[in-house]
Amino acid sequence: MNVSSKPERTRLSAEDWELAALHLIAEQGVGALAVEALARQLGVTKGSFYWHFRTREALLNAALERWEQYGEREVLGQIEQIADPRKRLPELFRRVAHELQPHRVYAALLKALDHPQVVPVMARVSQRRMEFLTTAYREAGLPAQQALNRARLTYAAYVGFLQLNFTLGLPRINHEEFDAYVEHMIATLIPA
Amino acid sequence: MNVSSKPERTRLSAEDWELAALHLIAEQGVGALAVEALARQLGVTKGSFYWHFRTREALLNAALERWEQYGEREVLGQIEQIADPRKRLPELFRRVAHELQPHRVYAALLKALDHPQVVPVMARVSQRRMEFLTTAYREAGLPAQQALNRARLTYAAYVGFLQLNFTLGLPRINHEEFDAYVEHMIATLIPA
DNA sequence: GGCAATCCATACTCTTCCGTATGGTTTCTG
DNA sequence: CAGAAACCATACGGAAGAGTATGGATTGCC
Repeated sequence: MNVSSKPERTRLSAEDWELAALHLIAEQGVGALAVEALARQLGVTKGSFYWHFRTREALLNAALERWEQYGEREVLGQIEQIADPRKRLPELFRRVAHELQPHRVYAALLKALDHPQVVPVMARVSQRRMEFLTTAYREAGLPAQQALNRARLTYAAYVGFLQLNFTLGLPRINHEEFDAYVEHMIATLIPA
Repeated sequence: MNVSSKPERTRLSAEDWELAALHLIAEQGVGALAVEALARQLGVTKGSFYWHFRTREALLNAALERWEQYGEREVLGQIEQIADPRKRLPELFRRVAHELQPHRVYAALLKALDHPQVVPVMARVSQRRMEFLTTAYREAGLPAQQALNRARLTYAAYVGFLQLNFTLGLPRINHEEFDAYVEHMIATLIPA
């Protein structure tokens, strides 16, 4: 039995630290990102950390950049391959709704918008996603101005939902009820 | 010239500390709530604080309770006096949109959902507001299930908007554009 | 196998912040 | 006006966490 459940790599790389940092952020938020805590969790001491990174901020920045670039090809990459623009938005909604796992980091970062390091990252990511939504709404038939506002509304609903049902544990909505909610969203937000 | 701009009250009460705490939370978040910092800001030292409160947690709890009860009579109290149920929702949207000042504490608390003390408060407040929205939608003509989902969607959009345009500084939407967005929300979310 | 680069442990320092102890000062009250 | 209660300052102790210094261990490479 080992302390952590990791398969006991004898030596660590910078990537290992970054991934562990993202994992910890998803679980306990950016505020909980302490180097000694991370080191314990990885089965080493601070001595290791300060070889790979110059400071704690450096680790956070590296982890954020890694997360940003991963999300770029993964989250948006898939969806862009749905040919029919009319099918694209409902499909997007349903997919996002049913894999809330990758959104944990995003939810954690939403709560860390006071840390100056995360603001630019979140600004870029949110901006790109909103632009994606905007063009999707235009392709679905909305005029430019309406498409933009609908994208704002949609993305705000997404962000708010993360906060309310993910972080906060609001009246724990169950599975069927949740599906009904998603379909209600689709019916309300996507033009027929 | 004084250190802070406060009118130099010679002695302080518990209420003074609670109000100062809320102010600080609105400005810099819950994490910045430190007793020595607050004391400096009030022109006294820790000695004063620990006469009024047993601990830092006690201050936070007191401040949260004060905020919760204030919001209860202020935010919801006014709106309930709008007679026509059909006019009520659009009016609510427009009012909320144009006094974002009282929402700063709420936005700050959204980012503090990892602190166990704020979770129950936010759960209660959000729950009450959602119930209010749900009955408003029913009075506007929606059947029960749809009213509930529409309330969820609306409130999520509200919360998300706070995060995106308040905390994060997303493409600084200007005044006219913002009004157009609010009207778009009304047209999209409120049944004709 | 031995040398150099890489990786890590140990043992510090420094800062920040919570909380306590204790005595002083102001204000209220009889 | 005197004593008590309310309020505050100063000076500690202690925990937590960032960063540094330095030497030991491990690995790749010739």
